Amino acid sequence: MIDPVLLRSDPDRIRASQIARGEDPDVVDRAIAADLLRRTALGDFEGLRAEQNAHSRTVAQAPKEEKAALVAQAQTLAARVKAAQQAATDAEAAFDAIVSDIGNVVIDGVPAGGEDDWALVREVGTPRAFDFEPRDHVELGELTGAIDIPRGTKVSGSRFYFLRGWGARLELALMRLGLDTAIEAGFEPLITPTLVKPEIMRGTGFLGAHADEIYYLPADELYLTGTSEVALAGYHADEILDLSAGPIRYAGWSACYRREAGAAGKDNRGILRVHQFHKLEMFCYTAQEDAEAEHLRLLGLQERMLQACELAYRVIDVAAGDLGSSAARKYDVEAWVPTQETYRELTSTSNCTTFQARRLGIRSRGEDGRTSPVATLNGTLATTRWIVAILETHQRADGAISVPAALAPYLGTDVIPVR
RNA sequence: GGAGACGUCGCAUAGUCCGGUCGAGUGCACCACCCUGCUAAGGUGGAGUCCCCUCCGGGGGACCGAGGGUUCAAAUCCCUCCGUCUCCGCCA
Repeated sequence: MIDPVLLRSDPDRIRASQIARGEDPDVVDRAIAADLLRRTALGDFEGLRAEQNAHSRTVAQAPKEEKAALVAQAQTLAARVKAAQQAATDAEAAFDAIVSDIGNVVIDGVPAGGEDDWALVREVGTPRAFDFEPRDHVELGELTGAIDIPRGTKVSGSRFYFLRGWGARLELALMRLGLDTAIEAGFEPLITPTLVKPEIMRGTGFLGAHADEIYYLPADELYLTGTSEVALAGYHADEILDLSAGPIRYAGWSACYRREAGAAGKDNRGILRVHQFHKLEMFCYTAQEDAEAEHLRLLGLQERMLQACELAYRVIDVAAGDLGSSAARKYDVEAWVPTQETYRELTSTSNCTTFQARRLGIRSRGEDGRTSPVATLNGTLATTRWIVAILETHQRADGAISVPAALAPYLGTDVIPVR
């Protein structure tokens, strides 16, 4: 949720943000009108309620013989209060509905436009040149016995897979490398629930336009999370945090579930786009003024991981229209995937400023003793998808895989052999 | 799965049977000041969260697990849900 005060103090900023996102700027005017209506209705109700409370005290103290008359008066007043309360509740709901349509206010400098309008921040490393025809990760996964897609499909359907042998160990090695990187950087490990309640899912902003991406278990009214970000954001819901010692940082480790409903026919081959995978996710709660510095810090940790895996990559500043409703800025780190001859997203880091925290009721106390919403940030440190780039980048002519030096101790081998 | 008890202001509790004087008492912890040469003890006062209005002095509203209902009036009565605990049963 955006800051409702901003509607009155600086509506132009919200309009500009909406335009950058390619969304309707007029929603701002509708929100302002609804806000006015809401406050008027609230004022009416509260005035009447004050009257009723005062009258109620009179009734309570009145001698018996006067009570009947006073109660009769109170009855008509009660009816008016009830009507006014209903009007206020309705106006509040109308306001909420409109405001919840407004995406987070984009940070200055974020490129305007849609999916293809990202800005390049930097390219690091050189895509590997091959003196043989490189195999794709599906083929390499078969040769090494690391990935078993046919059986994944047999057991669970399309976009499912088994990681097996060195494949399973590679995923764990990646996660362990990521975890140690995170711990060293001051993150506390957290293994999170992957089923969450509707209010938590809604609070993180995932039940908006892309709600059809999420698995839902109606029998239990629970959602399967597509990222541990959901549980990590919900972890401190309705709490007042002490950030006096600096940001609170977690590294969440969980399975992630995605329906990929909008991706029919896209990335069908291999494990690039799957319904279930594992992810190590960084999540930070910071004071509002520290958020942008923290964001760059998360990006730096992600790049360190890519470098440790000896992958060529680029960093992009994702355009406003491709941010999702909660993010005010998002950087993707994309690794070169040789057989696709392009960069593919391996990590993503978002600064959600106070947008999530407002919905989830997460605040901190400032030096003046007042509470204000915190900023939340998240960023990937490792996922199953990295296996794609690692296998393809470090393959040998025979199909074996040279293991990057940083990963080898975790994996327990320098080479993943052909089976 | 069955039976029962409970959920109150940071923590612990009173209030609920018999609705109004209860947004709510007490203890501990907390903050400020006073006092005691230090410490301990004592005294006085303060303190929650959210929202609305403001001539920025303040005024008003909401919140007793959540949501409904009854009533002029609900922490208190009724219903639903959630959670915790105890006992029994069943299963990993």
